[in-house]
Amino acid sequence: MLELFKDDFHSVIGTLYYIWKALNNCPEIVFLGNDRKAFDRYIEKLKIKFSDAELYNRKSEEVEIKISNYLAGRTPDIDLKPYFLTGSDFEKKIWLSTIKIPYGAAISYKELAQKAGFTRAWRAAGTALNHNPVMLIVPCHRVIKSSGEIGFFGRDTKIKEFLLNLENISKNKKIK
DNA sequence: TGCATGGCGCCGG
DNA sequence: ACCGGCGCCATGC
Repeated sequence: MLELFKDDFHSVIGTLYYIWKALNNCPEIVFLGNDRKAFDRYIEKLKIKFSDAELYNRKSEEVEIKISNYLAGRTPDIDLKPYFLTGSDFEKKIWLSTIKIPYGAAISYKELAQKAGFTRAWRAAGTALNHNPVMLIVPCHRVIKSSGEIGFFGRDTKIKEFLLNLENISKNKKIK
């Protein structure tokens, strides 16, 4: 049986909702996002896909502290692992390639697609990032347009700006 | 099945 | 530098 836990907490970028799974001592992140509706939708999706799953309300001190530290600029590496319960093979490959982008760096959607092995699928790569279930953990904010513009971030481009600024990534000079 | 829809890229005016 | 237009590809209905 699949046991999952959920909660939310306040952060400098607004309320963050999360779902996690206990693995020994270290939590794995199934969902992390700032959009309540996306959170609710994700839960519905899980219920359909995993009818045997149990979802409890439970806080993870570790998750909240690590994310808060990252958002405060104290620790570059959030040090939490994602656990993908949804997503196509394509999407997972895009997400996994995105994880490899180091703190403080940025690449274009096109470069990301190439890295993931889909040379011409840069547009689809953007769509896959829009479906990223774990913001910050899969650092989709480090993927920007080839032109140097920052591109989209769900509904909240402000958050992408905040994160790029936090990591000291300048908008018009992307770092390879 | 086909077709529209995207967090994009490139080129020409 | 700034558009518009067209091309690109995985998904969803």
